Amino acid sequence: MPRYNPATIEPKWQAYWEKHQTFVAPRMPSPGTEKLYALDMFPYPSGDGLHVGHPEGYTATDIVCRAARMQGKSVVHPMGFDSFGLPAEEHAIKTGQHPRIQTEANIANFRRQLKMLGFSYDWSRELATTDVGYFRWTQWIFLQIYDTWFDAEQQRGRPIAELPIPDDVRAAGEDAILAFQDEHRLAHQTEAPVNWCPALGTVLANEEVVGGISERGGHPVVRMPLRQWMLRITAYADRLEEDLSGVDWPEGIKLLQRNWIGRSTGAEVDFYIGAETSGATGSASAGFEKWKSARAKSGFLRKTADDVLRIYTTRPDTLFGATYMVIAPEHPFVNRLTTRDNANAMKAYRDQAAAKSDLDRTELAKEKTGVFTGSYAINPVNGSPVPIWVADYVLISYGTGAIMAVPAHDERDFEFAQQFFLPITAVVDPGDAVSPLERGEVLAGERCFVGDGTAANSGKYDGLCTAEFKETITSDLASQGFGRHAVNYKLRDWLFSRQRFWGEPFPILHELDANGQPTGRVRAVPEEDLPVDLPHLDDFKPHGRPEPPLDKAPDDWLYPVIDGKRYKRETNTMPQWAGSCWYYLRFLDPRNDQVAVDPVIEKAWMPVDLYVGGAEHAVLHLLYARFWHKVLYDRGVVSTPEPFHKLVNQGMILGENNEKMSKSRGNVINPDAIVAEYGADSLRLYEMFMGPLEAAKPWSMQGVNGVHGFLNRAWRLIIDEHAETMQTNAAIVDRQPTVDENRVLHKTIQFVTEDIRTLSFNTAISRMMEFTNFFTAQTERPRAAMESFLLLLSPFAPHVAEELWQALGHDCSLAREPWPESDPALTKEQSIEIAVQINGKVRSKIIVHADCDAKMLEAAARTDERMTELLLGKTIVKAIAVPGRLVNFVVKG
RNA sequence: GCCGGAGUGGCGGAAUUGGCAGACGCGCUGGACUCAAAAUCCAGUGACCGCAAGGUCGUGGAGGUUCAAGUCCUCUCUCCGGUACCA
Repeated sequence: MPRYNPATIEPKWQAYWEKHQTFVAPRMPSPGTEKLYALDMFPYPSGDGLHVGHPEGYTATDIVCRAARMQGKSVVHPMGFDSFGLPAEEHAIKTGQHPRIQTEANIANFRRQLKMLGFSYDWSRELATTDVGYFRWTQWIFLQIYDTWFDAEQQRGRPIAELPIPDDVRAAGEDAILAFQDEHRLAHQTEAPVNWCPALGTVLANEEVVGGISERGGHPVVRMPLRQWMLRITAYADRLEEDLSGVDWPEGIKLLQRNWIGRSTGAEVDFYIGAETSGATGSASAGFEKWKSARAKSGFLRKTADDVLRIYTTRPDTLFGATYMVIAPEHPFVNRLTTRDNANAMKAYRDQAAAKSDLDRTELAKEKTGVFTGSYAINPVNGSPVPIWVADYVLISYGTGAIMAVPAHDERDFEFAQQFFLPITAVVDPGDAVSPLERGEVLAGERCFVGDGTAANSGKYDGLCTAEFKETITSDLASQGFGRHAVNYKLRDWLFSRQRFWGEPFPILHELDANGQPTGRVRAVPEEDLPVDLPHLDDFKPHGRPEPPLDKAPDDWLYPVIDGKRYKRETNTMPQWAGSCWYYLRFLDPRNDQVAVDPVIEKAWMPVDLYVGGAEHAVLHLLYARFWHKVLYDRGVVSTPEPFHKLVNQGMILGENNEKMSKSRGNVINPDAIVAEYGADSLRLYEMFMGPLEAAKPWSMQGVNGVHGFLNRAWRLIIDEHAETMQTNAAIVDRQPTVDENRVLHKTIQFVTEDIRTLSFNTAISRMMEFTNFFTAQTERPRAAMESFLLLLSPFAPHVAEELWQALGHDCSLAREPWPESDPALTKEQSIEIAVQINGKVRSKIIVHADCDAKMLEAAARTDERMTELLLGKTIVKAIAVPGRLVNFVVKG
């Protein structure tokens, strides 16, 4: 009995496609064709296998690709694996087995599942970030970044060899030059805190630390500085922000990225604190006068000096309202500014702050805390002394790590001032922006006002509006050498090293002296020596020191000798983000062992035309990848300033009860089980039918059953289920479609084509259901109409479409059949039904010719039997006739 | 708190961007087929009033603009996602 049986036809067609290499993409787009690069965010191959969320985006791009091939486009549609990651390393620590073994087993499982779903990937391009042949080029790109400095004037990255060396540096000798260059590289080293857990003998990621103790085992964790690699993504902040305007991304995601970059403009201002030895205010006023005249000559200093506290503010117009200052607990001036009586309290406070993670510092700190240093700074605009406090609501990592506090016009400062009874001086008059009562409170320092207004208590500036004041005072400060216009970003430089084994090794060598100590000189591994593979380890257990696990690599790996010099390899590894920053480029030329990607191929296929993935990567992955891409663009490796032209975020698939799917809730749907019961076509179709791609939507088993029923109906439309052998339904006839049949067919073609273009797959499927409903009711179904329908169905449910296509007598795949074209002449209705309203309420319907104009429409409505009845004795005030839509009579009486 | 997104039948969701609200699917009800069930097919299915013809209400809530509002404006409530003292 030839019933619809996905379990037999799906493997059959998957084997067919593989054997005939149906979906292998050309090396270059075929001449004269449009190119389409459709990309899925490649998965991390976890041990749990594919989640139902994965096939959602994957099916969407697959539909687009399959349709595009039939429309004659050159399509590249690859898949791979983002396979570095912590779980494999943890498994390795537990079992002693190399993480590669588990990683490859997981990849094999993912590959099986992906193939089971019938995606039209070009599997010959498959790659994994853990492939040595791949990360060789990840390392190569790192070296490009390492070899680049950012020319702020030209706003672009340039080779380090082109970095101008100032004369004083040049005079200081070669080491000074090298140090100067290293300081300017986009990849540079710094000391940054890590979460060191002595009990586990390893460094933990932020997610692994909860409330100061390790998530695993519950051991204490301390934050300690360690040498790390940073990537200067902040140098590209402006370009990363500006270039968002040119890409076709959801506005929400663009906004998310803009906020993440968080550009703000304001001023840096120096507050005089006196030379280190002179201490607090006593003799300071004399020093202040001296300093003022010195600054008048020198102007604002490029780098901050020891005799001033440099602050950043977005509100230089509130300078007269600064009643205290705050520096971060980690600020280098804390000790020198703390007077003896405050020393104990200060030490306790700093220790406490150091023990807190960034998270604790914000989330738990409902109440503001801080300690007075005992010292004062002098406000450059009026010479008055301002007390300096230390408080952890000021972050060392933003701006200068120091602020002037203006409690009258900043919520946080206001809160702090109330807590510690500090004076509050209003310097912005809100005017009528608030109620008169509130205005009085603001001016009395009893209420905080952060908006714009008019300057008050600000000397000669009184009366200026906020915007004017900002501008005026910033230039005044600049001319006196007290301040300058400044820009800041929330975006931080990218901490690029991890203390892990299972990641890309850095292609960096540290020079050693005769005693085996690092000289501080660093060199890149020569390009021809790439890749730097991971070394053999006997086991993966932590060695108990904060240094990365690679520190216990064998000497022949760890200590290479080049030109007679002994080096120690960099033992940090790259974070998981690294591999996903450029995989879209490698997919275009995955086996090239001469270059990362052939520039001719790159130019032909880039940018990615459609990039689909989860919104969880809306910020970091996309920002990091864009950053790398821009560096590669500046260095001439790629030809486009942006990698991803159109971006779509698929919505989350929730459990049946509208909650997140999770193991602990026990509501996880396994794609293997769905395929076993209903087949891959039903899974694909259901995930597309659930609702709009971008929306979050709950899973429904009955819904899966529903689309499965549709595929069954489509099957019976064409196949005689009751026959002994596979044969077409007797209703299939070889004749021209009638006008009605053609109208249904061509409307279906029109809507499905348009819906695929706009990624409205749910409505496309509805249209195909309407088609089957119509033809199921027909006892004659023209073969040509059925064939067109199968072509429309094939991107969504490719296996069953192929099988039915074959049943209709075709002996090869429909994957390259021309996409059906809708003929507008055939979609036209002869006559249409028009609603006739009285005062906006439908009172009758009339049948008119389809291209009846407004006048004729109104006339037809007036003469309608029911209308004449209803309009009797009423006055028509106005008649509105909209051709093709409705007629509305506005009546009185 | 701030920033996004969304609220439409019993459920998932459609609605030429201002023009007949509820396409399509699920579920439900009735019928056909069957000894029976499943499957399948046919019909119905927003609520309320009515024997019916027909009418009234109806897109989270309250106002407004308009001949006409799910769609535009103002206020407001709820849910989801992101973010967290960025000076």
